[in-house]
Amino acid sequence: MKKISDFNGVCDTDCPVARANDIIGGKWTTLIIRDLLSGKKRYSELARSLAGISPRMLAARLDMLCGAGLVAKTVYPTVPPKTEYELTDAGKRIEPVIAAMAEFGSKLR
Amino acid sequence: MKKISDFNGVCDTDCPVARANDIIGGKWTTLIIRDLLSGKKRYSELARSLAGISPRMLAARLDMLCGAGLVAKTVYPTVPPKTEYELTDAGKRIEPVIAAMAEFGSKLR
DNA sequence: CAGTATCCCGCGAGATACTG
DNA sequence: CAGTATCTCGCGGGATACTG
Repeated sequence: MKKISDFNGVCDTDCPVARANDIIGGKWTTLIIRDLLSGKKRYSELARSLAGISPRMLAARLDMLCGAGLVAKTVYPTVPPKTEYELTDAGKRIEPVIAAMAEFGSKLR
Repeated sequence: MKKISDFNGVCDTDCPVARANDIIGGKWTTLIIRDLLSGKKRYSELARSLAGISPRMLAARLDMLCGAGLVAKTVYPTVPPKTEYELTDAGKRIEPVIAAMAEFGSKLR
């Protein structure tokens, strides 16, 4: 088990915590990941679950996550169209982060 | 052990993940917490470790964390002045989040 | 259904100078 | 040393309308 102090100190260029924050730091990213943790989801399912997100934002974050290799997108060229998003193996490594955040957040007054 | 799926679903009003994100979602917050995890720190120590942060930002984030009850501030009315910041018990509950982020971030290409 | 296309706005954040 | 005081700005993000 890695000690937290292993990650302490100056980290201007490449701190693991900073890099993680660059990915999941956005307003919606963690919520999208949370939704995808329970399995493959369609665009409209995510839009419904993430009440309040604009289509533009949802598309942008999903695009970023795909680009980072954390989410995979499958497009079915049917009419009407259907796309599905799911976490890649790399993306599933975010689960402990979300779980820890949920645990912390639930204890917040 | 809580299952991650317990945190899934619509969460417009009060999702634990969203609440945690509101706290640690900022650009510098996680890095400040990371530094404080190894113990009490002075303002200037933090400023040095967090290379690039402006005094205004550092003060603002520390103030927010104090307001949230996650960080405690001690001022020694000496000349020159000396202040120390440390995590409260509530603040220490963020450690698992930072640890998970570090773990995830270190595996990111 | 699954997005784009536009337009717009506020706030997070940076830079610099100054002070108790 | 430990901060404020100003000024500035980019971009994350929101709203709405439209389309393959």
